[in-house]
Amino acid sequence: MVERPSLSKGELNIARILWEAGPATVRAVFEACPNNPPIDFSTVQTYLRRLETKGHATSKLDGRVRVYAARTKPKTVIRQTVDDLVGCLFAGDKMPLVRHLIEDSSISADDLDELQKLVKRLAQERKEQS
Amino acid sequence: MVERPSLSKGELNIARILWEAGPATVRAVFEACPNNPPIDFSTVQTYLRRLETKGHATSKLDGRVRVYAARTKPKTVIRQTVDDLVGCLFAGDKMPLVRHLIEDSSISADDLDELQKLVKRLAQERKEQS
DNA sequence: ACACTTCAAGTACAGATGTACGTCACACAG
DNA sequence: CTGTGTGACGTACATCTGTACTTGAAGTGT
Repeated sequence: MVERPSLSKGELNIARILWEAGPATVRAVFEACPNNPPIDFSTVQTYLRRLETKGHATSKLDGRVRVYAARTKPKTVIRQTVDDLVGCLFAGDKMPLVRHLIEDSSISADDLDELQKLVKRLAQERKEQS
Repeated sequence: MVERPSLSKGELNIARILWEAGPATVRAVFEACPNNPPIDFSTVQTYLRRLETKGHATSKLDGRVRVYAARTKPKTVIRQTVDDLVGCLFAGDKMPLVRHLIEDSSISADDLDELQKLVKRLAQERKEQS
């Protein structure tokens, strides 16, 4: 369980793209960036370098290009980041965030549907387990 | 709809305390801070000042002490902050966060129960509305 | 009236972050 | 073999953040 420094917004964006893409060159990540707002190639490069510095990615030169690969799993980083936010915003209690997401933020009918199934399934599993 | 700069983690913590406490002096906010890790009185002061600079709080001198009051509603800030995070972490799609919260992050039986009711109620409301 | 406490207000300052430029090496088109 | 594009790598730099000290005024106990 190595403690890794947490990621900033910009870094998270790049990390996410890297997770989605799998091992990728700077260019590949750069191309996968939405150009809204436009971002510079070398900015992406910097972010990837910092991700590596922070232990969240590795890289190796493949011929002339450097290929980056994620080193931490999305789940881990997501958990840490979300916990962090929940800490700041709700003093650590997750339920308010859940409520916000399904009540205040407009949720589509489909998503609500899926959610209902998910909750039902979880409740079922709980029952069986006890 | 004034665009206000988003808040950092430290600022969010203080903002939350200010929301909970209602108009409060620096000292009141300071006392309401968990002392883990310990934080300095003047650090709280600085955060409050920054909150005001960013337009999220107002203050006035009441005799010799300055009283701060939130100027933005929790809901607004929460929405913005969460949207922001969802943007970075899930490219704007909220459902993965919801799933994370109820699947990957351990949710208590009680909360699951409450959630189930909430979802049911929402689904019901939807039906009636259409 | 003097020491002590409490604040406001200004200032400080290192580290993180967002964003990018410059330089140099290599590779391919002509 | 020379110009043009691409990339690595180092560097830059303003701003934001976290954290706090300092100074000076104002109030309080004795």
